[in-house]
Parts: sequence; C-alpha cells; structure tokens
Amino acid sequence: MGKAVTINDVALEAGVSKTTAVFILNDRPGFKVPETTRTRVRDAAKRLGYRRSGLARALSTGRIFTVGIVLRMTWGSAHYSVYAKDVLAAMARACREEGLRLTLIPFPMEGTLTVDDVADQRVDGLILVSLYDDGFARQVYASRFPTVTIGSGYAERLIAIDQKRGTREATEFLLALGHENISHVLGENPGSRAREERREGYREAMQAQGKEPQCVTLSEALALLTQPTRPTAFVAYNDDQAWRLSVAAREAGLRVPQDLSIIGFDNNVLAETAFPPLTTVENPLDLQARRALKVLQCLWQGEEPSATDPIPTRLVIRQSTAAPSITPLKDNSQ
Amino acid sequence: MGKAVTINDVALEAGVSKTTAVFILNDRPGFKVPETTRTRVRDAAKRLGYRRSGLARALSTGRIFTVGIVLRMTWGSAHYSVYAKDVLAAMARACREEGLRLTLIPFPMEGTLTVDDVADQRVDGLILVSLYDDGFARQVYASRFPTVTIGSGYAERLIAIDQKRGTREATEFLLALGHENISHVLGENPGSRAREERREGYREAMQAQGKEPQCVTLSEALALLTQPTRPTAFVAYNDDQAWRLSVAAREAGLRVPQDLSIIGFDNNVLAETAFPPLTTVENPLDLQARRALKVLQCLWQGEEPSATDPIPTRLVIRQSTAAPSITPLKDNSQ
DNA sequence: CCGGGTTACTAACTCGGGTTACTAACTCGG
DNA sequence: CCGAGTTAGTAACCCGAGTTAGTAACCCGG
Repeated sequence: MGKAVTINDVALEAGVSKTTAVFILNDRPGFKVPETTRTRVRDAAKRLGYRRSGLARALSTGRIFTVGIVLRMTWGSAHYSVYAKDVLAAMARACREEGLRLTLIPFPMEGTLTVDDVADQRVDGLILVSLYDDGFARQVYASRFPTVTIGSGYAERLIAIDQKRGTREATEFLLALGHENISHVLGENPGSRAREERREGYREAMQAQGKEPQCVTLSEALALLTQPTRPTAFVAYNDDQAWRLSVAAREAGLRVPQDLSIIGFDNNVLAETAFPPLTTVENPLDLQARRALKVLQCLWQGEEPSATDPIPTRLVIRQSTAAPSITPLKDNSQ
Repeated sequence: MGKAVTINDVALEAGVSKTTAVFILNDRPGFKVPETTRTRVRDAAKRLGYRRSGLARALSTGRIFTVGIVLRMTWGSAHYSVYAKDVLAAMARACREEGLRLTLIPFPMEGTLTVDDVADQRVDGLILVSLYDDGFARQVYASRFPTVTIGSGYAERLIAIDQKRGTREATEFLLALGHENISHVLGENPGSRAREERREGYREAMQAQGKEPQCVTLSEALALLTQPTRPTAFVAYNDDQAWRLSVAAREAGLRVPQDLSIIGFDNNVLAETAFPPLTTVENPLDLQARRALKVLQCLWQGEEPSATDPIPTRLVIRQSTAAPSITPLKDNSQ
C-alpha cells in the first residue's frame, strides 16, 4: 500500500501552506479564500489520491470517531444470536451513515467488564445492548462517559421500543378475533425490564376486557397444549418461543392457526421463515440504532439529550393467527 | 473523564525525561537503567493512573492495532445469523487475547465494497468471512493489504476446516452403523467451495464402500421423506438443514433417530438445542480465529506465512443418529 | 502617501507517544 | 592521569492532522 499521501504533500503540490490546505479541505466556515485556490487544492488532493488519516485527526481533535458496542456474544440461543447479529447489522449501518466506525466489545462470559477495559479500547462513546448486568452499566454511566443503552437494561438513556404497547396491541388483536382464552408466555430472563413490561401490556389488554390474564413459562405453555382447556391463543415473549410453540403444537396434532393462534415478538428471521410465518410485533432495530447515535452526538456536543419517547411498535400480521375455530369452555381452571 | 494522564506527566512525576519513561514502560530491550529508576517510573505511572493512548502510539508506529472483519450482515437465515455471531464472538475473543481491537465492516447488501471504503476504516489487517463475492477479495489481495479469509471463499490465505474430511467421517460413521441408503443434502450457495468439498467428502466415503452417492437439495430431501424408498440417513450440509429435516421427519411420522438418522455440520447452537440434539461435525471457530490472527501477525512482520494445513474436524455424536431399525430395500431407484 | 480595513495566506504550535543521536559522568586498564 | 568503554540519561525530531495568532499585500478614502 506504498506511502500514504499526507496533507503536506497536497499543500506542496498545490503550492500553498498546510494550514490553507487543511482549511480548504475541511470547508472551514469563515475562511476566505478565492475559488481558484480552492480548486487548486482540491485538484491536487484528488490527483494525489489524498485521504486524511483518521488517526492523526483523532489525535488532535481528541475524538476517534468510533463507538464501541458492548454486547454478550456468548449467550447461546438461536434467538439471541439472531438478535445480536441484527443489532450489530443495524448499528453498523447507522454508523456508516454517520461516518463513524464501530468496535466490538464483547461482554465476557463470566465476571464483568470494568470501565478500564473499555477505556483501553479508546472509543468516543458506548452502546450497551440489552445488558442485564446493571453493575457495569451503573459504573459506566457514573463515569459520565457518553453511553446509551439499547433494547433493554439499565434505565438511564435507554433507547427502547414501547414494550407494553407491543404486547397490548398483540393481545387486543387476538381479542378482536374472538379469542377468549389467551395466555402469555413470559420472557426467560427474570431480571429483564422487557419481560415485565411485555407482561404488563398483555395484562392491561386482558383486564380491559374483563378477562383473567394467565402468564406461563415456555415449558408450562408446552404442557398446556395437550390439556383439554388449553388456550386458543398465545402471546409469546419473542419469536423464538412462538416458533417453538408452533412446532410443538403441530407435533401435538394442533393446526396453526386454525386450532391455535400464536403471536411472536421482534419480527426477526425466525418469524419470517417459520412455518406458518408468524404474526409478530415489529422491533425496529434500525430506528433504534439511529436514535442511539443521535443521543451520543448530543452528548459529544455537551448537551444532555432530552428523554426520547419510546419507539412505537407495529403488529405484523402473517399466518399464525386466525379466529378461534371452536369456542373454548369459558371457565378453565386458572 | 477529566484530563487523560500522558507519559509526560509520568516522566515529570518520576523526575526523568520522557524518553526514559517511554523506554521503561515499553520494556525496550537493550535499554540499561538501574532497577530503582525503573520502579520509580512504574510507580509514578501507577499512581497517576497512566494509560497510553493507542492513538498517539498508532500515529507514530504507523499501526493502529485494529483488524477489520468484513462479513455480510444482511443475509437473513437463522443459520447464517448464528454463524455470523459465532464468528464475531470467536474473533472478538482472539483479538482480545492479542490486544487488538476489532472493527466491524459490513459488506453491503447490494453492490460490493471497494478497497477505498476499507481504507477509510484505517485498520491494520482484514479478515474476510465466507465472502462469496470474489471480486472484492481479489481486489483486496491484489492491493497487498494484509488479509486473511476465514471459512470459505477466495482461496488465497484461506483459514478453513477440512471440509471434505468432515463429511467423509460423518458418512463413514453412518456406514459403520449399518446404513446403506445415505443421501447428502447440498449447500444452498452454488458458488461456495465448501459446498463442493463437503459433497466430495460424502462421495468419497460412499464410493469407497461401493455405494451410489445421492446428492439432493433440501426441498428434494423433504420430498424424499414420504417415499417408500427413502434414505435411512442424511448427511446434511449444515445444522440448519439437519434440523429442518428432523422437524419435517417427525411431522411426517418418522422417528429420529430410529427411523431416520441425521447428521449436521457446524455444531452450533441449533445442533445443541434441536430435538433430538443433533450429531454433527464440529467447526472450531475459535481455532480459526486464532490462526487468522497469527497469519496477520506474520504479514505485519513482512514474512509470507507458510500455507497452513486445514483445521481438522471432529464428529460430535448426539442423539440424531442410530443404527437403521429396518434394513431398507437394497435396490432403490437412482 | 498615510492610516485603517480587508483579503489571502502562513509559521509555529498542539495532540501523545516513539525514535535517533548524542552527551555527561563514571569505571577501569595500563 | 589518559583514553576507551560503559552507564544513565536526554534534547530534538518524527508521525499527520487541527489550531492560533499573526503578517504581508492590497484597496480605498481623505
């Protein structure tokens, strides 16, 4: 890759001083220079193939134009893998739009990260992704380092969807279809805010119709499938659960959606490629990524960003939901 | 985060010149200095909480201690998501071990990347992950920029497992169990070397036993399940296919493994969490990540790395394989 | 043709490390 | 007590940008 062309080379080639070249190439406002010089410098830069060094720029501006994304890369489930990859993709796209680089900071399998570990990475800001380990988040926020949380986790500067609204609308949709006996499958991580909020959205929708909410774990839900008083519909915590339920239901001889309606959450690839494709609540990651960067940019400018309102969700209707074919018994025990 | 402590502060505090401080803190070989000065500088550094700026270091050494990882983040399948996340996790771990940073360079959905796009990222080296777009890879390698490919793709400096051996051993395992009629499910990407090599491994094992190889696509395999002359075992291209086959088989009333044995490839989370857990060929990503970095380090030192032998695979035996319960008809058509 | 303002531009410094070349001070053999 | 060799250390410059403060040259009115 030969010797890199520096701004000095450009200045020399254009016959101006380095300062002039810098000012012109950076379009510095208030710098008066005739158009002829401007083009002379620009041409020289183009001719030599000049490309400024982010490094040197970072050294003098004190900013490295890089954000770090902290997420667990060790959690195994297929669902989490899909989520992690989708979040990374969304952040990578958003960063590219803003001319930022993205550095991966894996959260260690056991133990926690320290602020020092992160400082070693020399990034301008941090994106924490659904970190349930509040200890680290608290530390980072306390250090006043520009940080945003995406998804779920520590509550300060949290960019998140309206979880409650998501499950509420999903439940309302099922109620409108005529379902009476709808269960909610709880999230698997007890420490998660998302779990509580999604449960609450479901509960609200049920209670508004005078129906008794029934929240179960996934294995309880699977066991329910073979019961005579089984629910006619499930609002699952995520697409993975929804899809597992759907597979188990078909193996138990139930048709989806005719005998059982299922709604997922996230609208990721699992929901799309499941059979039948899942009705689900959309979790717009691209939007969240862009918002997160906007918040970081506020922080870099020294302004405390105004609390952002949660991102609205949208129900994506596919083939895993339908009106119940048989009206179930009203009084199912618990 | 206040003002960062520089090496000048340390030198001042310890009462030595900057050069001395640099030499001591970098353990420069051949620099003679009494132990007392050494500890004085080290103590000062610790007391002030000195941490050297990777930036400045990068600027003067010309190296930024960062590698970029180029991979498609837009491919949708659950299987690819799992693979992408696992590769990223492995690379992140390997980089951390070596004190390197890892920058994500997403390969755009449509079109291709140019060397310039990558140059903007200012990394010391590149890891290309299973990039089937040879155009970009060719360009990068032609530019002599330190680059390694991991998984599959362009053949130059490719770190890969022994694909052929993987499927050969899997097939041999099934043959040893007594299976006669074994099919191979082909990879879905026709441009992929891995697809050809895995097919070849299967073919070799079959022919060594005088058996007729039968390679099919996934949908052909699914259609075969209900045929009377169906295979008693499948060697799938990956865990995702294996798992889909397994689900479809159970829905078609076949028991896995009693009626149908299935072997996957990759040993990722899908294989572990499938029901029944899949026998599969392990694809050791951590090892590949470490090897890839080793090759980059060679390149940085100016030596052309010796061609590395392919990484051996290992058959992980779980519950999706068993001896065939019914000996199938010997002469199945095709 | 002198003072004040504008235009066009630059020398010299900063960032935080790494490196080269050089020197004082001491030791030791003869 | 002279010269060579070693020890312990430093001044000054480099990397490639961004920035500050300042100046020469010109224009214009009086």
